[in-house]
Amino acid sequence: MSGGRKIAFDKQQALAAAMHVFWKKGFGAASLTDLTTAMDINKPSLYAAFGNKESLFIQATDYYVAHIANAYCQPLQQVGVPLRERLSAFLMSVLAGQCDESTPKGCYISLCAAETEAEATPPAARQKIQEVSQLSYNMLLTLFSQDPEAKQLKLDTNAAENANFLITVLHGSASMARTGHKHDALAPIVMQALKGLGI
Amino acid sequence: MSGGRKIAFDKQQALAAAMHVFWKKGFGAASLTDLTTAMDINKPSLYAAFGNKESLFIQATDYYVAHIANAYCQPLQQVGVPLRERLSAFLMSVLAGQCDESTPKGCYISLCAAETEAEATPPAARQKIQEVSQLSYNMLLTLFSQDPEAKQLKLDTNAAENANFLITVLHGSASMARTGHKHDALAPIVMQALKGLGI
DNA sequence: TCGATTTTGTACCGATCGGTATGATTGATC
DNA sequence: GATCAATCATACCGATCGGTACAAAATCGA
Repeated sequence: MSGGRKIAFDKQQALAAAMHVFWKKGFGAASLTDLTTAMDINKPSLYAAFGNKESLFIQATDYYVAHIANAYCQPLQQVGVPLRERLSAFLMSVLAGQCDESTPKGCYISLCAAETEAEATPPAARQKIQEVSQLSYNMLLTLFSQDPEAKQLKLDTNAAENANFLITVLHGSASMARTGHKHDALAPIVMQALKGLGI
Repeated sequence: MSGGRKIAFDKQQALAAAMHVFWKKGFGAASLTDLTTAMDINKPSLYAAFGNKESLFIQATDYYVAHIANAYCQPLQQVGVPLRERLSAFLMSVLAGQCDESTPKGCYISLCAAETEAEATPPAARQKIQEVSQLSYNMLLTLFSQDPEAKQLKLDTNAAENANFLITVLHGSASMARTGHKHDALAPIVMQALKGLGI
């Protein structure tokens, strides 16, 4: 209730900085020194505001979904736009994020999910990544199985397979972007994926 | 020259064990405890036989190329087999390796390459991974640009793009396999990639 | 201005990291 | 069987890991 020293940093800003660190290094390789340096706070402040490293990771992941991944999906929601253009805009939107020079290369989720299998990630963090991974799949699955134009193109008969195919290509482009491949080189490759769908 | 105590372990066998650890954890997350336990030797023996962790990693990576990756490429070399079947067999061969229950899930190279960008990997190890990554690309590039049947199918005009497209899909399937997707679910997805090539 | 309360910076905790010094142990040669 | 060389197991090194105790600093209500 009553007074006390005021917090000297913006929590959302600190969370964004933590997200960038996890995006670049994954969970395990991101040290508290990396995090506190990027967030420009001390360890006690970090623990008071975010709990511990695992809890910070979960909050940073939610921040990523809300501020980064969510924006990728906007092109899919647009009404009155042909399916092919919506999918194409979606793919290019994700690719742009993977290759953006102002953020770490590749995909936050793809990187942290791969790390999960090394058995060094604590369970709650693992579950969060798994849960977030499902989001994009579910969205594409719903699209392929319910969108009228998708039904018309018979994309609903193999909805799960089509969704997983796009997800796979995007994981692939994330891996390529991570290792230095440029946006201009990857764009035609990602577009070839639509040919794989038959559209 | 003259006598001395005989080495009590098989170097190739130990190297195979080390490869499995790096395949599962990557370079940074593989601790010396992980390595010595899997290799069933002590730290001094490891350092006497392989130098240090980085040198061991380079030798384990060479072992992976010689014993695992090389086998993936055999289907491409077969003469008298249609290009589409050679490529299909190659893709399925890689996928089988990514999903093999007796080895870590995913792709050794893809995992370690992603880790490289976190700036925690020492330079020689990074260079080795980069060098090995080139191998599969160069092989596919040569195939698309020089194989008579590829030329006939006009795949040589976009040889680099076609090679990178397959590499991208394989990185994607590696990521999917890593996170638990099964071989039977991924097989049709990888096969869709051939449709992306137009064959 | 005076407590009461909260955040801050520093210094520290046990555990683990990659890597090594040191003897005991082994085996081949003479 | 004595000697010598190489490998073995143990115990240790400084540095860093995630996490915390503690006191100084800062802000409130009174």
